[in-house]
Amino acid sequence: MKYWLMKTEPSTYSIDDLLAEPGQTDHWDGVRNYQARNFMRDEMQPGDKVLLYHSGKHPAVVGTAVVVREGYPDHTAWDPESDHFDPKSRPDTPTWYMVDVRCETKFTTPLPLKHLRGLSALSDMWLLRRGMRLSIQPVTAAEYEAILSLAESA
DNA sequence: GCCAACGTTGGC
DNA sequence: GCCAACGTTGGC
Repeated sequence: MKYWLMKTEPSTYSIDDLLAEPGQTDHWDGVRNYQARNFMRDEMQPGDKVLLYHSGKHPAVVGTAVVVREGYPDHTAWDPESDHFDPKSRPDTPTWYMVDVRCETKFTTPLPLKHLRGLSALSDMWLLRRGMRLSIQPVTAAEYEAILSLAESA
């Protein structure tokens, strides 16, 4: 089982939007970065655990989710009406992929990014690296557990 | 609003 | 294949 962090801009799509879906489950569409695509297409599996992260005005880890469907083509890429339309992606040769995730927990208090900095348990976390913009990031089991502990004690 | 860090585009 | 220009992300 692997662990991940998935970023979202809450004014576009927040943890509350995910919770509002039937079964608290939705597809994670719109990722248009090849490295992030590769993680979803090639590595993410049902059962993998996910930290949900809000970027923007109040950057914070806000809850957890679980992957419930492995990577499959992101159909929004070939929808001309979609904000994420990409004419290079074709149904027979899809460029972009997504997974389905189910929200597991929403933290009672978001765990702000600034509270994570400087913690030795998280010193190697991708999220805290300078200039790290990748929207799908691998997380270690130890980092995942550390985040959960912080969330519970917050 | 600023700006650093990246990714992409396109001329050559 | 190189690299300058440009657009985007996202923290501050």
